[in-house]
Amino acid sequence: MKEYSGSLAGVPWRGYLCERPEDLNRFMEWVEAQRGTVCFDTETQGLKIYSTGPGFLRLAQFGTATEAWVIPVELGPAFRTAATRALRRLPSLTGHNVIGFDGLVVDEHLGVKLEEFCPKTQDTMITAKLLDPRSPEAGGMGAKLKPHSAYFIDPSAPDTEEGLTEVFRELGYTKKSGLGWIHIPWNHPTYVEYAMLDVILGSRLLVAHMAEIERRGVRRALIDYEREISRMCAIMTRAGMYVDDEYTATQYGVLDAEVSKYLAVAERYGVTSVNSPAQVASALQAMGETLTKKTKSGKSLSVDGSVLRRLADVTDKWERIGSRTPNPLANAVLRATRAGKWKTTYLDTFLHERDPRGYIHPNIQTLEARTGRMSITKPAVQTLPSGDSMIRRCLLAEPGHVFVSVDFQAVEMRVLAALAGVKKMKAALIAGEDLHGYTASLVFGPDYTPAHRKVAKGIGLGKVYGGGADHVAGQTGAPVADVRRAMATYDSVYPEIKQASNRWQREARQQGLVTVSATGRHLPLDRERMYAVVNYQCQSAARDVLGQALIHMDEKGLLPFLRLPIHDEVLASVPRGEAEEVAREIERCMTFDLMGVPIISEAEVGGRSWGSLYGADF
DNA sequence: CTTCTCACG
DNA sequence: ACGTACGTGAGAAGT
Repeated sequence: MKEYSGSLAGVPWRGYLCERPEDLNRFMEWVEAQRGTVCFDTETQGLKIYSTGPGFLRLAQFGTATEAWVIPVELGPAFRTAATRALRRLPSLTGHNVIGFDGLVVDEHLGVKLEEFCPKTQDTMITAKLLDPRSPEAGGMGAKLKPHSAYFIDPSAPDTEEGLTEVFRELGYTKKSGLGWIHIPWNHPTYVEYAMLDVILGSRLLVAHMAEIERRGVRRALIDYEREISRMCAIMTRAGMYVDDEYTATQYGVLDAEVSKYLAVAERYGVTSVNSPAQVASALQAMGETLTKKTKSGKSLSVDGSVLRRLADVTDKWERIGSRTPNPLANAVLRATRAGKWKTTYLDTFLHERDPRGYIHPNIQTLEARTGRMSITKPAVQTLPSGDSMIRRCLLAEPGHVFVSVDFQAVEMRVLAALAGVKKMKAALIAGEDLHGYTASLVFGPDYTPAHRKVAKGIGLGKVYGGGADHVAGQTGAPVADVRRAMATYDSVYPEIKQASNRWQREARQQGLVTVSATGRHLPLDRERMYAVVNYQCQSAARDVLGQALIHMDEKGLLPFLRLPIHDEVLASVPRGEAEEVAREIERCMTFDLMGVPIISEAEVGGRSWGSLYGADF
């Protein structure tokens, strides 16, 4: 046994590194004596839980506010058994991102399943996000352990992540290679000390977060609710999705050929890098085109898709417009960049993220956006192209299964109607009217045209996003003056939207620029964009409508079928013979009343590939 | 690291 | 006083 000690915020701590099997006896005695919440953390060979061999889990750490134990699982079966038994015996656990990462690690590498682990585990990532959901870039604290330790425990607490990176550098490993996490000796003093500090800090952080949540009046029920969401999403990550490698390789070749073909065309016009906006802009000007649109920063001429499509005379669905002679360079740049992006961003990631069984395990961050929305990375399966089935066809349901996708119908508009109490909108939704058609009839009269309906829909979306007439006009193609007039009528028909916006803004100012969502989330606003409160309220409540639906699905035993949450949709892998029945059950879980407004959903049953739901045959 | 672009809801 | 499109992840180029 090697002993460590130190002090945080003036309170001393002691740490114990179990070096020999006999050291584990004292650890197990300590485990048996624990009655309170113990912080758990792991050190691993990186982040690829499913693609690394049995040596992936290196250290398992357990700690209270003043005491830490490090179990080097890699030393052999006795250590492994001790860590496993501790996880099973300890009555209450906590940790930082412990459900989304360490829980998956012990599920896969120690056989302590998420179903057993999660119900007794708190996660300080959740409390951190409930206190401030903003990233550092957005002016928040972020959710990393370091800023939280510094703010809530001890400003001089070491940055263990940064500190280890430094140690790795001294040992000759670059940060990017990740080799430090694999090769640093299990008993390296800094590695061990920081492993201990992480659980001591994590243990103290839970107490500090709970006190702060109480102090600020953040709704406590959100903590347990978010833990359930986090557990369900971890179970979806564990299930993963199968990659059709044969099909993926074929499409890789198709896209490669497309890239080569159009790179050659671009080169004829002097463009050697189609991803260089500066090169593309000057080459287009040399061909006699006039560019007027500026980029967001105003520093350069924009050559984004909308500009290039106009020059190439194609719509966003590649249909000829017929308003001019297509510019061949614009066409080549569009085609080459799209094919290149699809190849590298999607196909490459599918192949690289695959585990030995051929499955990807998308990482679901359950509280990532500042509105509480989820995000998914590695791969970013929320953002696969939807206008073409090519990319989604790479992903398959389980053998013998088909994909079922269930969408909420216009959920953000319904949430707006509910939260803002928009009388006529609510009445129309209760009556089962086509909302945008109904709005068009109010704004343009009973003889409204499809173009009128499109404008009405655009204005509705503009209200949810806080957009103005210029943007709605740009999106719908209607003249700005017409849109302006229609928006004025819209406001008089649905006056409660503006009233709610004013009320939310006033209340947010009283709360220190924080708006409280319908479910009790505290969402900080930016002083110069207070109008965004309407969007924050709608987006955040819509996220919780999905969260509530997920809870319904778990209660009905549907969780094993679920694969992904996608904002207003869930994707499920279901045995072919039960697909229709399960689709209807998921629909029911996604159907309920929100403050007098019906929230409804619609299921689609596809084939084995995800692409089958996007126009492909299988 | 920032800027630009593009994929999604 | 007035009006403001919202939220993400990811890759390539260039500083």
